[in-house]
Amino acid sequence: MPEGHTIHRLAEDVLGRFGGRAVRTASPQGKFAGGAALVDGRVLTDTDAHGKHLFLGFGGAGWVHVHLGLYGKFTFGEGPPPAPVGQVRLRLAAGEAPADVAGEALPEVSRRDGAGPVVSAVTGAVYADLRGPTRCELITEDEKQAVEGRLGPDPLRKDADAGAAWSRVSRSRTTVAALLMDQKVVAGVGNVYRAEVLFRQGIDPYRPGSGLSRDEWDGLWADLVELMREGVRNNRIDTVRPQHTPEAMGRAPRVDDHGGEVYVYRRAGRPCHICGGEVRTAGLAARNLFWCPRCQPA
DNA sequence: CGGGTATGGCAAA
DNA sequence: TTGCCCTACCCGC
Repeated sequence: MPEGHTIHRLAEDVLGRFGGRAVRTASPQGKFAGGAALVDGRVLTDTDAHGKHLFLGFGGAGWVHVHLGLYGKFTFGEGPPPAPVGQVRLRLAAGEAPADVAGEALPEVSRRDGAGPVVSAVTGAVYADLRGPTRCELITEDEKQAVEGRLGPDPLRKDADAGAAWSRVSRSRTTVAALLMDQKVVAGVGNVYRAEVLFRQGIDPYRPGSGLSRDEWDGLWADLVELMREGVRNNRIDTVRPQHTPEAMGRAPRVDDHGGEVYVYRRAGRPCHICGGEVRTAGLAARNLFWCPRCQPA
């Protein structure tokens, strides 16, 4: 589910399936019917991801801006699309262009370097359904830039300026736990990566940003880059080091709907994989924070 | 089947 | 800070 790694993976997967092709778009329940009609039959020329924001580019027609929020989800299918199940906000389906845009020259498909599967390999009918997003809207290039302008650097983007994040963190008395979740400071980190990166770096979540050393911040950032890249690759969040996997430790694997192996997230009251102490939880800004006091001393 | 919870974010108070 | 958005899944009954 949706932290930044999910969004970057979706940008790759949607481009891989639909990039360079005329895409039929629909919003069966009408919640995005206007926007869907405006891009229907156009070629998906590009996708982009910044933090938790996904952008689907339709050449000059603009970008479909998607934010999954807490519940939003894309599901992909092969073959002719079936009747939509439930509230489908946006359906993408490969198919023929409608008559009014069929004669237009196809725009060139731009690709981010090295990202995603090969477009031309896609031959069969495919579709994707989007349910439950907090945001799904058709926007202009300027509006896209405005959205991105409000976001901090994204550890998954090559153009990320980690120094910009540090300049905000180092001047703030807010806790590092809150700063990591602030999308204006760092874009793409959610509750799982926050808890896990602070644990891995041995940093007390309640320390103020201004109390961190540059080395500590650089360590956090580098770890986020590594963890989140792995997240894109696996399409899930795994954060335990090789020596702490269930196999290495002879412990039962984590069993829940998240799948990935983690140190502290949603492990309140259970023993820390490293020190054996009790993992703690507390509310912080309407979210649950998890940490190990012994491994993350004040 | 109902209640609780969730990897998010916004507006209102 | 709270409520709301709105979907899926888990658990207990």
